[in-house]
Amino acid sequence: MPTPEAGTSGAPEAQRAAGRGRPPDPVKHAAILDAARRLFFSGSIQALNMEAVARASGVSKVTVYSHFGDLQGLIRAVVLRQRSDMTAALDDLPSAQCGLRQALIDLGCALMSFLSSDDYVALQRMLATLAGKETWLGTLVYRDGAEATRDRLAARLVEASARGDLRAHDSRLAAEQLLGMWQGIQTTGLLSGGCPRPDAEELRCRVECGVDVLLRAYAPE
Amino acid sequence: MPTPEAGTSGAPEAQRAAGRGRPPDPVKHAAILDAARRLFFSGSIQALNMEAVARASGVSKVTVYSHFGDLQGLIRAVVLRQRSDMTAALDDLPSAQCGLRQALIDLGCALMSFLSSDDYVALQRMLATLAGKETWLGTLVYRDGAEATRDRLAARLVEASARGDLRAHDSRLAAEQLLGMWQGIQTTGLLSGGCPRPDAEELRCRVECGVDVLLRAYAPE
DNA sequence: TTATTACTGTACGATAGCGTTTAGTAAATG
DNA sequence: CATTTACTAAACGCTATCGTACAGTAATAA
Repeated sequence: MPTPEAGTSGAPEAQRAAGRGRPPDPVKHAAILDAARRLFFSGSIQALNMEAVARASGVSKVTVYSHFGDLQGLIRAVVLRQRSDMTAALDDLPSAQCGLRQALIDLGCALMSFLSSDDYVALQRMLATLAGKETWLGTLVYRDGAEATRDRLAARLVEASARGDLRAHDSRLAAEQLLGMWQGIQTTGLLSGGCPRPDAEELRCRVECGVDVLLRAYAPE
Repeated sequence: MPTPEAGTSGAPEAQRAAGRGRPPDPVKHAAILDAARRLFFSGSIQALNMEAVARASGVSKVTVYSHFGDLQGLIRAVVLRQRSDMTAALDDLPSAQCGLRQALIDLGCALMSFLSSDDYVALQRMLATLAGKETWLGTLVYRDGAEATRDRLAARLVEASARGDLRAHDSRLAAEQLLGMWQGIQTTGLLSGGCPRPDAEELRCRVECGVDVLLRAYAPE
């Protein structure tokens, strides 16, 4: 299973070396992808089918096929696009430096509001649904999402540790613990539809308490 | 949305007041449910369809319909059965009393090995897939699963707090933090197929480190 | 202009799955 | 016995969706 280019919004077809005839219309390409994304995230994966996509994007069905090959290719493209949006959002996480505690809290709040968003939840549901069929998609998103976030957080903890704000510790583990405390059982609940989306207040509280537990547990001796 | 009896393996049909004619065969009922469960957990939800269930359980398709009404009813029955298995497993969690730390570790190990099991992961995937269609299923499993576990764990923390082993704290929050630390980003990874199933060693380490962080953070002053 | 490619709209073939029907057999009660 | 209900096997109708074919139009390069 080669992760094909592991790249951008992905036009597996429609890249005819920019040669002779009429060039493919990038506007249509985007319209299809957008419509697919909308349908994809507007409920179940059932909602995403070729005819509906064609209708919603104001494009002929044949065009959809010629741009994305088949349904699987379209789904792949949607997931990859969502993944790149996601990594972009994670890159935009705040990196203020006004004290370790506040920095962690800011980061946690931004992250948790992202993790509670409908888009993220929908993406996770899709991956859960696709797991077993297109494993590499899940792997990809997991690496660029959860693992990358953990490692980025871990890097901050290492810095803090070097500054003497924290005792020596396994920072990847600690980062994961912090992420876990922030999420608690909420991610599970959101995913299965068992619990409602928390408000900002609730999130802030979770984040602060998690940070405080971590800081106390890893406080320099 | 009345959660119908919220009960056992559920025979919505096939309960004709035990009257006149030939009685329904409970063996077939169980066979259908088992086959459905097998198919349900052997990959995607796609694998669970009426014809396959009938074939796999060695029963006529009509019998499946007469026992479970329709496909939705069958899915419901399977999820409810899995839920009752799950709550049973959670009831069997160890409750040894040889010190708070060891008790938490034992509980954590048992719980994590359950949360990493194929059955649990498959169930979560199903709920994620069904979310938006049969919300109440997700709610049910979430209440009896995650929330119940959190509350049970919280009860132990309250006891420990009363004994003076921990400082005063919000025990539900603390329980959730501990659960979160145990899981880290692993549950996410397992669900999306992004990370492999961890071995017992790995789990034990996670559990112990989580317990230690919690005990240190909430240590009596 | 001509060749080439993109796009449209409609229609088609194929498959899969749901749920029902029918005709007949099997097991229970009165 | 007769009646009632459960079960089987095969077939049917229905709908949804995938993916393709065809005939025609639009845009671009040589």
